[in-house]
Amino acid sequence: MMMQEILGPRDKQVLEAVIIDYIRTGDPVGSRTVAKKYITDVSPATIRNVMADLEELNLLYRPHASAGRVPTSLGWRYYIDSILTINQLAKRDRERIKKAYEGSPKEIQTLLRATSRILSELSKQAAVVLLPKLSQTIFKRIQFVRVNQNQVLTIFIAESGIVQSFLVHIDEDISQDELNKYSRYLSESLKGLSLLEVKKRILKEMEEERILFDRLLRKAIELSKKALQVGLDETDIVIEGQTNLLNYPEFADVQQMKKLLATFEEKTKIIRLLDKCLSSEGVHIILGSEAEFQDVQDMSLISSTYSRGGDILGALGVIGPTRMDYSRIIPLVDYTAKLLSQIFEDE
Amino acid sequence: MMMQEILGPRDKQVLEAVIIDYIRTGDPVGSRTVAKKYITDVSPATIRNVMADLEELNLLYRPHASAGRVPTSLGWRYYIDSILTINQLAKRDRERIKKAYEGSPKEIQTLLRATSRILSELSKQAAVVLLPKLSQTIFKRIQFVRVNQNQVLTIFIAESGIVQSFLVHIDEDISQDELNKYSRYLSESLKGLSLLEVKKRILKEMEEERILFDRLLRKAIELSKKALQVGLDETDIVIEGQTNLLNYPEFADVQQMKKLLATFEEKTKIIRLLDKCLSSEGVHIILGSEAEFQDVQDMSLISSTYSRGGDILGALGVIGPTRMDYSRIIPLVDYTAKLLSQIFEDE
DNA sequence: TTTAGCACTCATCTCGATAGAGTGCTAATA
DNA sequence: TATTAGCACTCTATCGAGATGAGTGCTAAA
Repeated sequence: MMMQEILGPRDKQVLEAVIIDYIRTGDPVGSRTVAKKYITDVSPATIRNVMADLEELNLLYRPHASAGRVPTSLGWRYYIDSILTINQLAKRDRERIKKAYEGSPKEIQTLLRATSRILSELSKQAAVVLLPKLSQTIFKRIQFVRVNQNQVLTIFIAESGIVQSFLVHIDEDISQDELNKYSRYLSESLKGLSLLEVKKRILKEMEEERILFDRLLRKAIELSKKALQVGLDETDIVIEGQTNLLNYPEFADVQQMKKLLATFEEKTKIIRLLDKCLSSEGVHIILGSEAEFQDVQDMSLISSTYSRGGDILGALGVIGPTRMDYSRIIPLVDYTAKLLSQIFEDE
Repeated sequence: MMMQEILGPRDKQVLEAVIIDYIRTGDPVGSRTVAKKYITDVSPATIRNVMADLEELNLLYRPHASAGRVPTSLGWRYYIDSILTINQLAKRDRERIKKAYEGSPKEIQTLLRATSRILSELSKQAAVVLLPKLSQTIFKRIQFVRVNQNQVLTIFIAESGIVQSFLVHIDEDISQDELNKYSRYLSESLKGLSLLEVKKRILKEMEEERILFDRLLRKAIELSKKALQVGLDETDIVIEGQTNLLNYPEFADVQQMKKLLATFEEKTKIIRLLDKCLSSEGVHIILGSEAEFQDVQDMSLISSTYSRGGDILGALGVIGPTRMDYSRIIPLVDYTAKLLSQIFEDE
């Protein structure tokens, strides 16, 4: 972006002042306010001139003629990329996050739920955590447990310790002993592959060598094929603290509120959004006004990834109004993601 | 209640008319409306007299002097108990419910989720489904699956086909073969007991015969004790369609809306409410104004139980504004509960 | 017992006036 | 040349007065 060269230090100061005040109040901010609270050594008139420039650059705009200025999405983007300095997360917050993890057991589901809870609590906004994609996890072991004559519980255990289970229907009764044999065979022959590869392998084997198979193999493979059908596609997501958002005056309007909640109810959109974040490490910021989820205007997503041994497992983040305190939320998301990764590493 | 004797047929007619119109519109209903739309053979003045009587009996009240009448909680109760005639659920609805179950597999979690979905969809309100209490389920089999050196997945399988699993942490590494032995031993010796009894038994055995135990038994019992600690207390509940309620004008006020959502977020209250319903079969109706969950005024709960072989497994219901169409919702809840029970029976 | 008529109450809607916040422009100033 | 003071202007939000209308209770007549 060229913009850096164009804006002088005063322009930056004013833009920052407008944004900071707007974050605090949510109201358009006028020249008087800026001159009084942020840049006391010049008069409102001077500020006005600067503001007029910023408006021309499409960094600020006015809702109506006699209102103050509000940042545009370009304004937000510029602020985030070129003005905002990110401090370390406050020690108090760091310790609260650590504490949140201490009590809970190291099961993935519980861990991620704890994450979303602490994120939404500290950010006072909605937290989202994307669970590791099943299809990408590395297969370690499979276990079949007979429930009754036509139901078998299938458990996948991943290298990373992630456990996922599904109930599978079968037509023919199979004893637990036999199931154990299947488990052992499959676990050994498929170890180390990703679930996606596992699925491919199974399909291939079934096609090609159909005749050669003994009964045991055929059964085992059929069973795990069924299990994979059930569980592989769905990406899971945990969302918490939506109601935090209702405290923001921008959603005070009932219509807005309904839209907002409807968006959260339809999780696929948010999943798609977070999916993008999965492609690279580090903190991503997506402004609602810029892209994707425009149904709910003036929402933004701050997200990062958590990983284990260099492999990205999933993503986590905070969704809130575009006017949120980035200087607090960015370190929060960043720190949480890193801590969570570390916990996985330690296992 | 004495009330039946006191009210004449015209009183009943008027009360019913007021309630029906109020259900439709949500606005206080005046004498003119009743005379025009429901009881056309008398004049508004007559209706007014009757209404005045009903107001004296505390069955109706006026929000303010020049508004129409609105039913009181006593009025609702009287209407539900003594006036309302419950028809069979419309054939169309019955078929839609049946269809909703057809596709899905017969796993309990999925089944109950499908239930809440179809309930909230047809009622256009919030649906709640209380999952069977773990402590009351009859133990059938236990299975341990080694995840890694300090995690074991424990799976309880109940007589009813309900499957529940938890991750348990252990200090000492145990091989899968050994775990299988434990599973077999415990499954055989504890079969047929309720989980609560299982827990008691385990505690007792550990206390009394500590010295006699061989290593295998001790381990097994320790493990299942740990598993029971994790999973036994939490009662699970599925709530769906809260946002349906936001369409009702009574919650158009932002304050009300927040309260409503906060109530749903804190699930324990709703669990306690449904717990009551578990004590006896059949449809229960709890008016918010009468009791318990007064935080959100003018909400009501219509619930029933689902069971298998005479044992009540759990409860399901619909939460909506008190002003809801009971003549539709009651058969809906009733039918769904019976159908769900039947599905469990068939297994 | 029912009804018509009437006076009365009260919430809600409309409309205009007013206040206030904020701007842009111009001319004066450093 | 950059800054500032002053001023006219625009637009929104708010408040109160008055009109509207729905609904009632009461009284007297049918």
